Amino acid sequence: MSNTTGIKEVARRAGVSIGTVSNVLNRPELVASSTRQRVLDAITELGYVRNDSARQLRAGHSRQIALVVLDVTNPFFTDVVRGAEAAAEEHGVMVVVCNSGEDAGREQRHLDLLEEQRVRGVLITPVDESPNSRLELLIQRGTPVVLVDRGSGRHSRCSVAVDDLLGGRLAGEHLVEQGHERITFVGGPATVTQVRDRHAGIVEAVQGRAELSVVSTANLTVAAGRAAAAEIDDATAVFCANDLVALGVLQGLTQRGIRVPQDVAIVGYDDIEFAAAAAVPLSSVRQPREQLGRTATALLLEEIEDDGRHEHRHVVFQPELIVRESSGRPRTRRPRRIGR
Amino acid sequence: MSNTTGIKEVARRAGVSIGTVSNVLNRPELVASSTRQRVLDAITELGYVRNDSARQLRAGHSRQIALVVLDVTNPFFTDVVRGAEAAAEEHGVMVVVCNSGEDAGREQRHLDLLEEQRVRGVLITPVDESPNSRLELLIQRGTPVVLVDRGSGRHSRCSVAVDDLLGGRLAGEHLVEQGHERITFVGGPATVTQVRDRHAGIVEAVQGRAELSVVSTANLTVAAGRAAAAEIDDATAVFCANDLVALGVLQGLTQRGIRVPQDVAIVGYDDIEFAAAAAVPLSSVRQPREQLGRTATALLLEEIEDDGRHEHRHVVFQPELIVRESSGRPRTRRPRRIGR
DNA sequence: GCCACAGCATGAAACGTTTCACAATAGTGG
DNA sequence: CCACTATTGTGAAACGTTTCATGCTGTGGC
Repeated sequence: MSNTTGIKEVARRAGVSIGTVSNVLNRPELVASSTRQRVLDAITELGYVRNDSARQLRAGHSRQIALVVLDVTNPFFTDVVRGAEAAAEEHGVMVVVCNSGEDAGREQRHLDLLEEQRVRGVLITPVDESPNSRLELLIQRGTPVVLVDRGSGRHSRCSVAVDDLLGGRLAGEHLVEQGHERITFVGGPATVTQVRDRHAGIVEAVQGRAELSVVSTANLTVAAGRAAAAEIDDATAVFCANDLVALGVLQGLTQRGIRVPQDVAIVGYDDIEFAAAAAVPLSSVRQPREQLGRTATALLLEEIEDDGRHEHRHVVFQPELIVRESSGRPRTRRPRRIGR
Repeated sequence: MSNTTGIKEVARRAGVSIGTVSNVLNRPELVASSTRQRVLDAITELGYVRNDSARQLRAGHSRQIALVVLDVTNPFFTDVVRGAEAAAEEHGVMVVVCNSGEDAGREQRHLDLLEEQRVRGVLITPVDESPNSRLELLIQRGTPVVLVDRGSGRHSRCSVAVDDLLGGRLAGEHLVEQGHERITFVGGPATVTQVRDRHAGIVEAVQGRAELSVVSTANLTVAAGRAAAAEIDDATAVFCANDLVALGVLQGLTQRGIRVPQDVAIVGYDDIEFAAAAAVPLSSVRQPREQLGRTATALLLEEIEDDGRHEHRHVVFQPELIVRESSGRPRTRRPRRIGR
């Protein structure tokens, strides 16, 4: 809190005016090099640090963009964060990450604060997608917003998403091809579009070629999956709305002594890193996670650029099914003692 | 960007002075309730949003604290984030999360920005712990800093850490008790104190009662663990510096046809959620991850409070060994067909 | 010797708050 | 009716920048 040195001190020390110091900082080419050097010296000697509040106040807006994620704890989102950071960095913009934790109240508070801070723009996966008045207000008042992983028919904003219907279909077709006739879909709540779409996708793919049942979960976490595993019954394959859920199901089934994939196949969704790293590597519908973050950021920066007129765009990525052991032909194991 | 309404507009609309509006906002009890209501109405009608830059400029500092993590992608850190957020929320403070991604340059840039923003305080797990001049400067200029998961002998700051020596010892004793005689430690780089301490801990515990070898990794990721698995040789147990590495090793070994725990036992470190969720649930040395974040935040807020005089404290938590299948007695499996 | 002009530097206004000393009004007790 | 206090409201200063119109110098062309 001792930071008491402003541009004014620097100016005095260098024997120049305030305006000159500002010029050294912002348009150094306008300042004679000797003067510039004197100012620069003064700056380091005094340990001067620019005051961003004052800058922003003058500028009318900050130089950051925000990314509001549903759950920092979900590796899917942390990968999105990485993508967004990478893209932002290329433009010299900083990303501040906010975690709503699937709590509408927290989301609201974050948005309040972000608006007070006059962030340049917001990337967000909203907690609920029903007419979200807070978010709507933000947009209406002029803050660029890009929806992440939420297809939006609305034309009032850009969005980046993955075709979840197709994803579900891919999983369904794969399982049917593998000869499964009794499949269970695990996920919830159904209020989440992703869950609905992925389910719809598999329904469409299966089309009478297999029986499809549903085990509904309260959220998309490992714990929920573990709990759901107890209810899985009379199925030879499970399609989970999420890799976290899939990992939970895998664990739950294993604990029941049910072998994966010999007894039951599992297909997850997202293809988070831990899917491949599971001891029974998980088949999963891959979403281009980093790409999602990158593109969303690019769209946002574009909108910020186009200040006035801007054509909102909706980018939809195609998911890709990654088949691994959990749903592939059981591979031959050659157990052997470690060491040669 | 259309946000053109300031306190001034509100004042005009409500027919009061600027000062009164400010009072309504900050000390409503000083304003007669009728006036207050009029102002409040004007605020909602105009969609007025406070300008935080101006506020901060006046106040001299922001109202946020920052948490700079090494790797948002590591579930260990996301849990720390959650803890910090919870503690901060209780105090009405917002946490902004910054990701250094183990890149000193990015860390530096984040700190620069944070200082320009006059953050109230910083929680950080620094990339390198050598005399970090940037961080030192920050502290010296008066920003409270708490080191997270980095024991610091220094008395110039608070710190929160876990006793890694003990953690390593716990793992070592457990493995020796289980009768293992050839143990491999997997982790790196050795420049990271955590890695060194955990290794030192197991060395101490094993003390001639078993052979100890080391497979060194470039970093602490799943990929690194997977690669390391190829080099594990002639061991009956593996102790990994990290759960991510442990998961990688687990996967690598399984792919080589080596069974866990029958052929080789594995113990990880951190006890991230995915450790328990692995199909062979991972034994792991548990760190109180959320607690770490909570306590660090509490310490920071305390220091901010104590503005002038403040006694720096160093909190050290005790880790706890969680034994699961990966290193327990192989449990009996009862394979059976799903469905009854 | 004068003018025009480039190259630098200056000073003041403005950004939107908060704060604080003070003014205005009304109520109270003597 | 006065002196006081309590209760509300006011206006201006200050926070640290950026920006812009303006001022000052010295140089080269005529």
